[in-house]
Parts: sequence; structure tokens; C-alpha cells
Amino acid sequence: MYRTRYNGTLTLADEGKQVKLVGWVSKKRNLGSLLFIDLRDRSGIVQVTVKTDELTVPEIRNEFVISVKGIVNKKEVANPNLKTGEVEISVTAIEVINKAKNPPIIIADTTDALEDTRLKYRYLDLRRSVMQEKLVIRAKIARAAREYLDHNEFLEIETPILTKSTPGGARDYLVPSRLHPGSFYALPQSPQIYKQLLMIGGLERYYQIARCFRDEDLRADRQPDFTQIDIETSFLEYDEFLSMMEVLIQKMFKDVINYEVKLPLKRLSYAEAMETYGSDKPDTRFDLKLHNLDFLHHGVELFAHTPVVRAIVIPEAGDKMSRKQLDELNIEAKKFGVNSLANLKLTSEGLAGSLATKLNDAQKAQIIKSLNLKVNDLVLIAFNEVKDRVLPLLGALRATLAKRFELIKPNQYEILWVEKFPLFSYDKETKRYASEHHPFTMPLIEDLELLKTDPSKVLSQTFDIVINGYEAGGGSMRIYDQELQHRIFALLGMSEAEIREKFGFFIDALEYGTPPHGGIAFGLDRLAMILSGTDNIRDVIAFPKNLSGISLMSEEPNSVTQEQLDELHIKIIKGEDNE
RNA sequence: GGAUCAGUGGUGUAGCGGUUAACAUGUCUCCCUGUCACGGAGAAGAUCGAGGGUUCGAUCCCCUUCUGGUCCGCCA
Repeated sequence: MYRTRYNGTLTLADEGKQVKLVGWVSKKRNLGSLLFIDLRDRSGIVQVTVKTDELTVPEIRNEFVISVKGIVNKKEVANPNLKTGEVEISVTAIEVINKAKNPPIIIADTTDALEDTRLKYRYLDLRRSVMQEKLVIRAKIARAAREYLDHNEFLEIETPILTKSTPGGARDYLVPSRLHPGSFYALPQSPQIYKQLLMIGGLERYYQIARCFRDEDLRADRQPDFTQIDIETSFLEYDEFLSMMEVLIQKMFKDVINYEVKLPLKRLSYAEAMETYGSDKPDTRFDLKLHNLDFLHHGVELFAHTPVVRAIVIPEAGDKMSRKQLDELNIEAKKFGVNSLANLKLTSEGLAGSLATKLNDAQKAQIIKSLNLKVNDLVLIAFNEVKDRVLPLLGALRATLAKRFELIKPNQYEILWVEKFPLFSYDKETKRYASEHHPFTMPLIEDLELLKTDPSKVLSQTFDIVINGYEAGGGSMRIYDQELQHRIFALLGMSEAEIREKFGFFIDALEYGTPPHGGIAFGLDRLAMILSGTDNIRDVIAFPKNLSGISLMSEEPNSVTQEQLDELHIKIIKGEDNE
């Protein structure tokens, strides 16, 4: 037997007990004939004390795996920084199980190594307790989900990883078929069609902790393969389903971080979210709402060509931003297609700032009243012909400014549903409608008539769960009527032949008594980020890829042998790997 | 595809035309019986990401390139 106890669990209650421990040498302090070793395993660290004049001690260095036998003793002076700080192990036998090279990074809670170094030596980085804690949180979220869903008669069912490529949406990762040269499997972007087929198959309640793949560019919160808690149900009405999912969210927060989520969750329509927060995933931990100043379009020269004039008010920030800092915000504005921002601040002498000289007294008074300004408030004003530029810009600004002015309290969680997204977006280039969510999304019943007259106005039975400004999940009620499904495909500009080619089996399936159904997918990675308080998705994935989609540790993707390519009937025509 | 920031001992940083390339930490050797960020003495360790240019002289300025971070496009 390697061990009788876990290091981090030892307390004063164990005083006098004989224990056998294993672990890694986290730190040693050699005082000559007295040697202290911080011995680390997954549970934590305990100090072991070796009298080197009474015991022959093998060579011991950092990160060696060692085994000790000894007695749990009370320490003269406790170390309050350690869970086990009240005890130490007086060693009677010590043995090296395995040696270790000097690690390239410091293995401690605070390491000074940069992330790319840590990623290269991920297996060492994972020894740090702060990293392990994040994976513990991730596992606890999955466990909470399984417990809740199992308890509510959901079945955990696996769906294929080698699936059919269906164009539209994200790029697929393709897998060449050896048995069928020239044909490809696609890795699933989500198990969407399969889970709907499971509903048609009469399984009624399904879930899966599903790996999904999207061949798109990465971000701090986006990986090419990621995990969703994927859920689908039959015979639940919209509100019933959302309520059931709210309780799941509540349980996750309770089980993982012991935080009480108050139900029911707030709901905001997509349109309200955009108008009020400039985002479809608003961070509602702080205010900074958007204000409508469209009335300035008439009467202010600067806004003569821009009917959309919107503002955010940052309280007590009038003296906190220099002219230079305000100018820098214009860089942000340009990203959103807005040329520049105007600003105002209310001083004791009245309105000042870039816009002040362009306003008459009546307009100034109207602004002060309309925005309810107080002295030293800062107003940032975005203006453009198009709402779709102004609102997202101010949405982005409110997020960055909230961070800059520290308007966000730590350990605060604001959870809400954003619902009723438009069913379609209109692509001006191709002059076609595209599904905002996916083509199986149910429109709002009251908007069905609009499908004939103005499809762009049709809203859908969709919902996103938004937590602290992150989209932590999204779903919809699905179309179960094949007639309606055909109308949607037609609106998307798909011919019968195209429909047959892409979704034929699914269209067929719809005709055999499809139950009303709907579902959601929660982003497990995102949830883990939120609950472990990191804004880096790589922190909550054991072996993540960097922004170029490369694993710095195992160095995939890599080239393969000519034999492998030949077998797959694949010829590389461009690139260095061609030989 | 685009924008932007950063590459200097193992690790993290400083230096920004002429330096013996500095500091911290880690590593190694010796001393130390109460340390817990142990302490003390000493040592080793860097072709300043790569290539080119400007210059009497480049870690420093310019160009190219590679690598990494962040963002935009993209992500039904």
C-alpha cells in the first residue's frame, strides 16, 4: 500500500497516528540536521520533518516523488497559511519513488511563467492547485447536471462523432473516409439533428455531455473543440422547459460554489437587450444603460445625417478621463463602423466636452433632463445612420468602461434569459435570408402570418442563458410540423433537391408523428469559466489549444505520412508538407 | 483575412544607439535544529526570436519573417 492518508486531510485530530504518505516534493527547507519537506498530493500539502542526523536520507529534490512513514505531531507554531498547518509528520522512514528533472516552471499557486510556457509543460502546470481547482469545478458542474437530469428522467445518450457535413453555420472539421474515397465525415458542430431524432424516436428526455467541433478562428473564450451539456425534451411548453432549466442552473451554482440563485430568472427580449444594453448577452451586473438621444438628429448639425444618436452616462467620471483617453475610444468606435464619439460632461458651469459648442441652450437643457445628469457625469454619444453599428459599439464600451471604473463587484452573478431572437437575418450580398439560430427553430406563433409578408420581422421561440455577459447556453423550441418546416426551407432559398440532399432523412422523419419538442445546450467550458472566475477558456480545459489552434505541448496538428495520405486518396497540392 | 501589443540567462522582468547586459526567482556547492516566501556565504547560467538594412558602433532605429497574447471579421 502506497499511502494510508491524503496529505491535505491531516489535522490535529490525527495527532499521534502513524501514517504513510506519498507525493511530490513541493519545497524543501534544509536546516542542516533538520530537513523540512512540503509534500504535495492532489488533496494539498503537509509538512514532513526529517532529522537527517538520525536517518539516512536519500537525495531529494523538487518534484521528486517520495514516500514517507511517520507520526502526526502537533506543531509548536502553526502555519496559518496551510490547511494542515497545525500538524507536521515526524518521519521515521523516507524513500524516493521516482526522480524528476528540474521543472521549467515554478509549481506553486502563483507561478510567474507566461501562459505559452505553461501550456508547453501543461502536465506540470496541472500540478498547481489553482489549476486543479478549476478542473474540480468543471467536474462538479457536470456532476450537478447529471444528478439533476437523471433525477428528472432524462436519458444520457451518445450520438455519433463521425457525422454528415451540413453546410451553413460554422465550418466543419472533415474526416476523410478510407472506404469511400472522396467522401468525408464531419465532426459534429452540435448533436442538433440527432437529439431531435431522439425526440422523434420517442425518448422524450435526452441529455449528453457532448463534445462539439467548429473549425473557426479562436478567441480567449473559444476553442475548436468544446463541450456542451446538450438537452432535448418533448411535450414541454416553452415556460415549463425554461423553468426546468432554471432549476438546473440553480443547482449548479448551489452545488459548485454554494451560491443561491433566485428564481424565476429575469427575461429580456432580444430587442430590449439591444436597445437597453447594446448586446444580446448583456452584463447586467452594472447599469450604464443606453439612452436614446435620437431627437438631436433634428436641430444639431453634427447629427444631420445620423438619425441614430445614443448615449451612455458614466457617473462621476467627468474628471477621470483625459482628452487622450477619450480620443482612444474612437479607435474602438471605428471597429464598429462608427467614425467618432462625441462626449459631454456636466460641470458646475454647465455642459462641457466635444459636443457642447454644437448645442444651443434648449438642447443642452433637454439632454441634462433626459439623461438626468449630475455634476461630473460623463456622457459618451455614438451616432450613425445605422442602429446596428451604434448599439453594439455602446454595448462594447459599457463593458470596457465598467471594467475600467471597477463597477463590477466580485463574486456577483447576474443570470437572465434573452429570448425572442429574430428568426432570420438578411444577407444583403446573397439577397437571401439565413437562419439566426438554425433552420428547425420554431417561430413565435403570433408571428406566423409575418412569414408571408415580412420574414425579417418574424421572431422565434429562442432563448439564451446569459451570465455576467457570457452566453452560457442557448436553445429553442423546434418546428414539428413538416409543412412549416418546408416553408422555412423555401424562405431560406433552398430548392427541394437541396433540402433532400442535406436534410432528406430528417424531413422524412418529421412526417412520422413528431412530438412538440425543444432543447438547449449549455456551454460547459463557459460555465466552468464563470464559476471559477477566469476569463480564459484554456484555464478550464485540461489540454487546450492556443489561438492558432495548436497544442503547444503535443504539437498537433501535424503532417502525416505519405502512406496514410495514399490510403485516404488524398493529395496535398499546396504547402510545405508536399514531398 | 485584418488590427494591435509583446519576444532579453531555466522562469519572469529592467535596460531603448556606446553597459562587464541589470534585478528577482529558480538551479548548483558549502554552513545552519524549528523553518514554513527559511537564513548566510559562494558559483554557474544570455550567440538580447531569426534574417537583412541604417550607423564608426544596434538588445535599442528601420524593413522582412517567425512565435505568442488580445480584438475585429468568422463562430446557424
